[in-house]
Amino acid sequence: MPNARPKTRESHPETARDRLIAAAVESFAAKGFHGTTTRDIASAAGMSPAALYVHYASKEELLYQISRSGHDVTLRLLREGAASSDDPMEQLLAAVRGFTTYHARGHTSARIVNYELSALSAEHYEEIRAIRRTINQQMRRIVEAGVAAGVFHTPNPRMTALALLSLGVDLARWYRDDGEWSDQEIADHYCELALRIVGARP
Amino acid sequence: MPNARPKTRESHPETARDRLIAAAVESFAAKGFHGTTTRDIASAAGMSPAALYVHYASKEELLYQISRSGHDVTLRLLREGAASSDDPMEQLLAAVRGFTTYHARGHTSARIVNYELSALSAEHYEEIRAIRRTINQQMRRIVEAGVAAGVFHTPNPRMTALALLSLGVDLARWYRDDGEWSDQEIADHYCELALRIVGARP
DNA sequence: AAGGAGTGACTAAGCGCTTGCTTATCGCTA
DNA sequence: TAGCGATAAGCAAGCGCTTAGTCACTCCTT
Repeated sequence: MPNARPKTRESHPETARDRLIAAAVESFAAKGFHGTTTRDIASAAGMSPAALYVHYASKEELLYQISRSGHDVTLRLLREGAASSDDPMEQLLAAVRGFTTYHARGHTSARIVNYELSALSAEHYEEIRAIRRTINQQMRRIVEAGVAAGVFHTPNPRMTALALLSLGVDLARWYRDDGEWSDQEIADHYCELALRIVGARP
Repeated sequence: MPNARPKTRESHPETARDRLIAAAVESFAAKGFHGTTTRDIASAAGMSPAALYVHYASKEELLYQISRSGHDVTLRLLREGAASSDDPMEQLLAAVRGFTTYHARGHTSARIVNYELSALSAEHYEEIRAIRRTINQQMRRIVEAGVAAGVFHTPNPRMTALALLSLGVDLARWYRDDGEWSDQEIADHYCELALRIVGARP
């Protein structure tokens, strides 16, 4: 069984669920959750309006799935960065590179992840907020570890960590696929900026 | 005539137009343009739904007025920063302090200014985009002037200017009025970060 | 034969905005 | 200064339309 699938089998290389998610990501990013109709999503996925409800219970569930998996990826990137080395500077560089690259390359879904929180249901919103707190914590720990080790120099590690996250998050807002820099170039530059921000070279 | 008024006289200290703008700012910031109904706005301003149209032609016009004046203020702050001194470092500090303070203290309207562009009409969107380009230019000029004068050190002034703007813009996203830092403290810290980012102390 | 994927027609609710009207306030005339 | 016409602000009601979501049904694969 070289290609085991979870429970049901589907013949298409891209499942209907995936196509709906992809269509929702594009629409939500371009026009916002409330600016997007279920017909926008369904027709972009090549289906009738009713087909959406075969696969998802509501428009909000689509948003939740997108938001949830985006946040999971983001947290994983930071954790992998922190676990990549014992040296805080290496940890910071790995975390910033992962975070930055994700927000540039995946700017479409990253916009939803960061700007559509208020459209989530109350329960989902709380769940996502908890992940976001963990994300902030993770970045803060890296900065604090560097300060404790004497390799970083900043008077306010907590605010500095937020500033580092801000750089990445806002990238999703202004990054364009046809822009003048690749996500690689941006990540390189942002790694340099991160070192300056934490005062790695006093 | 100790209190001359433009054309018509109104008895209220805060005009109906102003109350509608204030209500729209709150609603748009909290739920987005498309998530806000004209009834939300009108009732928050203490009026019937129809009264909105006595003062504004459409819901979009409210958004445009908010966006336009927010962008005008932002550009003015950067220009005042650039004009405040001949020393690029002083210019940078004044610009960053103004920009940061505005995005913290005025985070509610700043959210609309930065995140609701796609809800504008095509004509208004183009008009606003032009202002945004000028804003980017202004910050870039300050950084380039510093590099030319040999007091800043960065391999990519254009991207560095965008990063400086990103810090301020994203502040509007995460800043809370009841947060642990005042806008004053944040501005101080962000001025220090700005100096590090542009490499003012090599 | 069975069951999931997908559909067209539908509904109830809510949307932006308009209409027809009342009220309050002003400048002007007598 | 009393009364009048003009004008703008405001409201109750509601119009025409769009929305998210439903349902009875038909395909299609196994």
